[in-house]
Amino acid sequence: MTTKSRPQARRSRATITDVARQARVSPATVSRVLNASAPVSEAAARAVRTAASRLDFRPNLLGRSLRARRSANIGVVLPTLSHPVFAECLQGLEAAARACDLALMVATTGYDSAQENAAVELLLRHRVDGLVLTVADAARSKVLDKLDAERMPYVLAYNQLAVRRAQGRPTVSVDNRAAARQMVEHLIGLGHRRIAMVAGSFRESDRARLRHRGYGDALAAARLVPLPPAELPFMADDARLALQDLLGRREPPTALFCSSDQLALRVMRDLALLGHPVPARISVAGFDGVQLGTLTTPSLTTVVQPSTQIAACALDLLRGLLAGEPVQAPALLHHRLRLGESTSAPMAAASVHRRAARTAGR
Amino acid sequence: MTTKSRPQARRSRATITDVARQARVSPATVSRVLNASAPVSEAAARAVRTAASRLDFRPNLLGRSLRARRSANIGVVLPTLSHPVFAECLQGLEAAARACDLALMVATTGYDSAQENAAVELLLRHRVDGLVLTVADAARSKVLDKLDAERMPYVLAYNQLAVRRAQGRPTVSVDNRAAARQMVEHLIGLGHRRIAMVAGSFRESDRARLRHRGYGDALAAARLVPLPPAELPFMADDARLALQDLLGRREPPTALFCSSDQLALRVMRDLALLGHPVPARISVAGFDGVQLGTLTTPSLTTVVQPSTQIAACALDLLRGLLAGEPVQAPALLHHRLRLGESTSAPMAAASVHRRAARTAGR
DNA sequence: TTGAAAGCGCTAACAC
DNA sequence: GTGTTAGCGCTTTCAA
Repeated sequence: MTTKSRPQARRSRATITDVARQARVSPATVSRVLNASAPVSEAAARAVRTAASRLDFRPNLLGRSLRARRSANIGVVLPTLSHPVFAECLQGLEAAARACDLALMVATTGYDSAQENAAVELLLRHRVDGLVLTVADAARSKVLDKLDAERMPYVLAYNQLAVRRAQGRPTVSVDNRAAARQMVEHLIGLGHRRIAMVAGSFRESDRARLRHRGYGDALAAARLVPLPPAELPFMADDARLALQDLLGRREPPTALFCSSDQLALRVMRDLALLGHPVPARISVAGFDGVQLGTLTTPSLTTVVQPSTQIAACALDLLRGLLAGEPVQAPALLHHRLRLGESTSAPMAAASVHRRAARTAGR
Repeated sequence: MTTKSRPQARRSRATITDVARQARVSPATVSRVLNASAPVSEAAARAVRTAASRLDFRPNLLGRSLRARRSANIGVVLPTLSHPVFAECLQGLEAAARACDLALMVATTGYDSAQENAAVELLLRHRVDGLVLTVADAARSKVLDKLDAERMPYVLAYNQLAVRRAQGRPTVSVDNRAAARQMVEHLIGLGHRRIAMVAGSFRESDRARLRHRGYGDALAAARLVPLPPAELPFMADDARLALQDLLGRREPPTALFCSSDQLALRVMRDLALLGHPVPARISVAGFDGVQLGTLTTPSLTTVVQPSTQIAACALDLLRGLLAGEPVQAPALLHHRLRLGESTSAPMAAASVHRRAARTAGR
């Protein structure tokens, strides 16, 4: 049937030229059909499509990208995937990206700015069209300065910049400060007066700092005194030392507000190990709203960030930038509190103390 | 200083030709220096390097990939990132990949074979050099057949194939059957006689089936009768119906072996909601060893899979394949049991029943 | 509506 | 050691 089909020696993949030959049109026409980039006669289009499917044609996106100067490939830079909130975000990005035929190239940085740089550099070499990233500290990020200088489109997820500093940097986040304030106000509403904050290194995360501000706002509004925060290094698995320090004080806190759910869950575990029941002896609240907070006992009281929505919105904004739309104002998405069993009124503490004392004499 | 530097109109990125011109050598020599692909005189090398750094040269990997027919880009296909075991795996892959300057393109499939196909197709269009993937069911995966047919290198992670069916498919996993057996033997050793398995849809996961076999092995060896398993759909958030069914039987199980940690954690939560204390009334064991299992109260008894090592090993094998090495035999990595507080002897149930009865009369 | 031709940035074969 | 040449697969003028 086929006229003089070549020996098909090593069965290499068909190219656009092969399809063109088979369809008896020019490569240009094939390209036009496949990309719908220009009107083509119905006859030619049909011929191209049958030829393409007969040959199992798979466009080589490297060729296209090189020529067209766009790769249909988005870079994603996140601190870590061990933290479920970022894993959820990536999951959301992937779904949104694949819905519009974009590929995702991912890199993680461990909250380290040198690695942020290396990660971005790798992605840029691969000529991603744009980036979605969460950096440790957006306000003083060298990486963002570089991207700005090169006019490389990007959107920040989770990072939130002060309006003055936003400077045309598109961000998608919740209002960290307001959300933190609301959570701490909830604790105050429960009757807590001595509330301490537990955070990863503040240097590591601008979000932790904003949340600390919100914590301060809530206390100030209630004329309460902030306690010195406990800082836990990012990778430390054991929070017990920091907690013992916190709880050994003369007037120990009755509630802990943690800057992330992961931290909060670790704190809850280590409090249990130290013999401090949650929430009876001490209340614990988190921030993120990861699904796993609903699986623990007690379940975690937390601020829910809409991660999937943050991801979808970030990708949307980025696509806008790629299409040449102007930079949008920072997007603030709605958070909500999820009240779990890890928080209660502090009065419970007293009664538990009594109960514990009674039981101790068994 | 510079001689006749061009007007730098739109400040487009420097290419290898620019570097060559500036260094007064040929593009080929620049390439040789940058890739160390052939010996070059010290003088020329120096000239190239200074020119490259002066021009802020960033190699365009699209050009290289197109020409060299390798993209330094690995595709990763996973069922979901909401399940921490896969997020951890991806984290491990990313670290290993970046250590050797490989980029990672990720896609998730939601355990759906149509999506597996779409994901792989996208990655192949981008001309990834190879793939690391976890498929729902390796033995009857169309995607793997396709990859085989096209001689596209890949390594399976977590999937485990029967030796007969392995057919030169490289896999990295634990011995799921033996591990499950060991866990169930542990439960039996604690004194449990009625042990049920809880799994995601068996159709969805070959691993779940292997683990069920191991469960059967342990029971058979102890001359115990397997109970009908409970199957929970992948996305269902509420296990209560299935659990009520399980526990409403005449002789309800005293221990549940779950096919994944995520499932186990949900089961534990829902048991709590149903008023069945774990482990006092019923023991629960999981499979995966995700870090979050250590954060719950009670902490989760589980089989720990070495996810980071699985990732590193998978990437290693894949690099071997890319280098032309022959396919390795399936790699079985060591698992270990992590004994948490979610399992105990069944006798505890009786005493708790009594205690509960006493307390009920307060 | 279509084809011819040029070239995106890079590397590999070959000559010197 | 080094430069010249050709071309990876694709898109995009430009002319017909």
